[in-house]
Amino acid sequence: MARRESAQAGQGPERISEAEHAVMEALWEQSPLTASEVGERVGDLRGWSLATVKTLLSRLVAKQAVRTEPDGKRYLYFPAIARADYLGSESRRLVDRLFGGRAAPLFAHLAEAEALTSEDIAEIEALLREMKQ
Amino acid sequence: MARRESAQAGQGPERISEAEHAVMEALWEQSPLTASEVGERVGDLRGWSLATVKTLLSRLVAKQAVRTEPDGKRYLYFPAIARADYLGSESRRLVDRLFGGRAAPLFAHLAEAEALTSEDIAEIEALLREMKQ
DNA sequence: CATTCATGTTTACAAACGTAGTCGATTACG
DNA sequence: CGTAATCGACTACGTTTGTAAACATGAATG
Repeated sequence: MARRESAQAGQGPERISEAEHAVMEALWEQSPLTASEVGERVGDLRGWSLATVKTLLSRLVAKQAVRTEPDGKRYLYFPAIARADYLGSESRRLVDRLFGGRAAPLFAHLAEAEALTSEDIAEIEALLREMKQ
Repeated sequence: MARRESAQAGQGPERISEAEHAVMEALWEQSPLTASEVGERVGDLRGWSLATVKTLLSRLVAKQAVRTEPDGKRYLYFPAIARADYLGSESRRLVDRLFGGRAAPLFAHLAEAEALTSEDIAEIEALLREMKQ
């Protein structure tokens, strides 16, 4: 089925779907967690059954985005990729796909859509000042 | 299956997939185009058959992202949504999903990942100056 | 020890997606 | 006019995703 990791090198960062991402967020916030703990956190607020959460966890393990450690008869789940890396690559994807890889047009859009709060602006100014040195 | 558009209101902006987006880009760059013209532009550079492009166009029409006008025995295809709107909503989605709706952390990530060129920075500064007034 | 509970694994299934072939109608060309 | 090229519509098919049930197994509990 056209695996991309079948060949040599391998662990290409297998895309994480939106539902899977919600599970990742739970694990990034705290880890390790058991499946039912993830269920409590994510399932409840998204209206998912425990079964669904278990499926998502398995898929994340298969994608090597989550790692497990046995703990008696069950597993403890850990994130296997860093949140920062994930955010970085997803942001980059968007910027590449929609803005030709340039961040400025993205900002222009956010600004125009009034998606920038005044705190955002202040923070960005601060960042810019920092970068200047 | 929890369709979100099943209920009353309806024409929620039906997500555009990545492949479909490539077709939209062609139409945004120039329109109207015939199916084969889209094929020439998009298909060639993505390695798609004309059949594939035709499928994508139909799906976009179904999603009301593309509009047609008959021209003899064929159709002329027009974008039915503005590129700016699309960019805006996609950017917003990302910012909401990954950064809690705040643009500053996104900026910080791009900055950290060195995804910002010096022109980007200059442009962003200019934007900020503009917004201040 | 028998039964229930918790847990991971397997299987399911519809919708969306990527990718494309086929078919019927129409047009254009020789 | 007959035939080839064109075009949209319909059909197809494997994969990924969202969502979950069924099952097997081992642990806990009465």
